[in-house]
Amino acid sequence: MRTYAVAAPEQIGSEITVKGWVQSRRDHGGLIFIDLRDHTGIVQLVIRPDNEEGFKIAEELRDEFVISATGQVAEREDGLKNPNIPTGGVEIILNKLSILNRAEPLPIQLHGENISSEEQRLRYRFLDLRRDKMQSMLKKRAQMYKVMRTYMEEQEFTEVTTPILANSSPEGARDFLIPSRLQAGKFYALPQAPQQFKQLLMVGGVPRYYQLAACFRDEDPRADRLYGEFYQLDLEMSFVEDGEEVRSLMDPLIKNLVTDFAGKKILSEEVPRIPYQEAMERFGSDKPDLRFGMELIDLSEELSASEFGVFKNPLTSGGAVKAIRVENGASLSRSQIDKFTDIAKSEGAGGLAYITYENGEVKSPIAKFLTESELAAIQQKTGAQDGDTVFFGADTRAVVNKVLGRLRNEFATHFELKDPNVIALAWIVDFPFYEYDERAKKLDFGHNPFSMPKGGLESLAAEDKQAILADQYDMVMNGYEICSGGVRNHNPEVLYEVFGVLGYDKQYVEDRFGAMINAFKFGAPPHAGCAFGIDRMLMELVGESNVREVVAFPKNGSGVDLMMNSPSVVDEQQLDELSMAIVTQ
RNA sequence: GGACCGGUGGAGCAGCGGAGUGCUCGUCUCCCUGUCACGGAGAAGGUCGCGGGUUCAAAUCCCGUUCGGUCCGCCA
Repeated sequence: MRTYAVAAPEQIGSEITVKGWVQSRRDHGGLIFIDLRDHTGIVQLVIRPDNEEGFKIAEELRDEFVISATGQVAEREDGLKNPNIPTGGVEIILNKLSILNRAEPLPIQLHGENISSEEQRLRYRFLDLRRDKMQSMLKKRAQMYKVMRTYMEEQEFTEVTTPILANSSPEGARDFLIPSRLQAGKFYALPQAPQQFKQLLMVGGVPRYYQLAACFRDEDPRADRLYGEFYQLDLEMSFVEDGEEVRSLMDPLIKNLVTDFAGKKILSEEVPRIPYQEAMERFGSDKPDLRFGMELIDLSEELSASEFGVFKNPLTSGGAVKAIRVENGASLSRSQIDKFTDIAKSEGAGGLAYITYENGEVKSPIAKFLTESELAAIQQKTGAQDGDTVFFGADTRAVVNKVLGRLRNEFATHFELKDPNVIALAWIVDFPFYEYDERAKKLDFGHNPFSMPKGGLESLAAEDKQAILADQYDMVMNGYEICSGGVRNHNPEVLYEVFGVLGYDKQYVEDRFGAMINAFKFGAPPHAGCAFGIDRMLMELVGESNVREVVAFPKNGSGVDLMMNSPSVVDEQQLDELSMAIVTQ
């Protein structure tokens, strides 16, 4: 019978068999120690020369050989115990040792400090996964699935699996296309999300649906965004007309994941609801990190009469001047401020004006352009103290918010205000239904055209289309968007009008969303839902800064699986069957 | 599609115009009966990503290219 490493101390005096990998071998000439590792831990094996056959085998062992070892569990003598490992009080004196499989010298180092590059680790992921950290990540992920499933079942949600071979959707991200063999010339698409299916489930009479759903998007990745495929906790509830019902139902699960599952401190038990507009004004972002303050302060009124061109020009053309107070900002060096200036410029600012308060003096390149009363108003409204620096943004309101929002994050990182043991949650609500697309110079959907405009059909008649709100909400965790949802538009009439505002006719809507519109004609209940990004949430909960660290087999930044060498070329014959040919440019 | 950073024995890093490319880990041979990142003696292993240029001289500077990473665009 096989025994696990972790169980060895309980087996003192008896003969046991352990199987696993050689973590290290220490050959003393007349005595060999082997650290054997299995999924439960490490245990020390001892083999002496009087066991001639076993000793010979032990001399052959190398790192990561797979072995089976049988012997007596013995308590170590005082002074020989190793307090650094759980089984350090015992060792197994071997009677029998056999090699189950050999291992070549490793292409990556599994233990110790020299962790290989991510490229090597992905190429040899099957080795990388043997590391403790990766093992516990896999377990953690499985645990998280269990917590989520348990909660959803308790709340009487039914898990339904929706198709992976789905349809291309014209809105949103780039699709992965699958050529059809039986329907030559036509394509399936992998679902970007089960959005339409879950809404059809509502029409199908499922009161509450959920799924740990695979989603596919062919968009360029980031550190917090996987290439190709990712998982969502996807859910939808029928007979819900107010998004608050969804939000308050999901709060306990997410809070539980933060505290019980991840063992972190939650910033506030009450998860704040922040309207989009307010989030943009206070934090310069629709996904604010609430672990720190440094809110944006509007000085447009105080500086409305300023003759300083940098402030005057935006203010006279409808823009804004806002500021951010950085405590202890006086400690920033000139070159550090230059770095922040570059960041501000990269977000569209012309420069970065600032005032530093130090030793009772005002030190600033711009102070000479401001009046006494303006300076006083700035200090008064920002609450700046000695040692602080106030940074300014002056431009259109949108640019100011974007620039200062980015800087707020950068300052928090610089001054180490992002406590890794704290998780701050928030719901951002009331997204604008339509937004003006500066580049296309036209009105477009802000988020999702299938959510319900707040106020229904009448609201769409509003003069100012940009003031129309969507019943749509995102959950934010420490500055990451981890959930997006909304009350859906289940009314064909309203749906036509939502597109009509942008100049699309009935035919356009029916051509693209015919299946859903058709279903909605036959008694669709009002419904609402949302979807949580599992990978990103797990990343933040375990304190990783790269989402690939919480996935077993991720693709790299170029969409390549370095281990499996996918994507790859296919046979001519396979292409023929699909009525396809590769045309090289 | 764009910007920036990186590629040096099997792995991780140093060297950044001039002597023999150096260190740690690993590998191989030998020694060692209480180690636990064992120790000791020795050895092998490098087109310095690739191509071109500048120079008396290039791992080092320049240009191009490729691969990897971060960010912007993109991600309803």
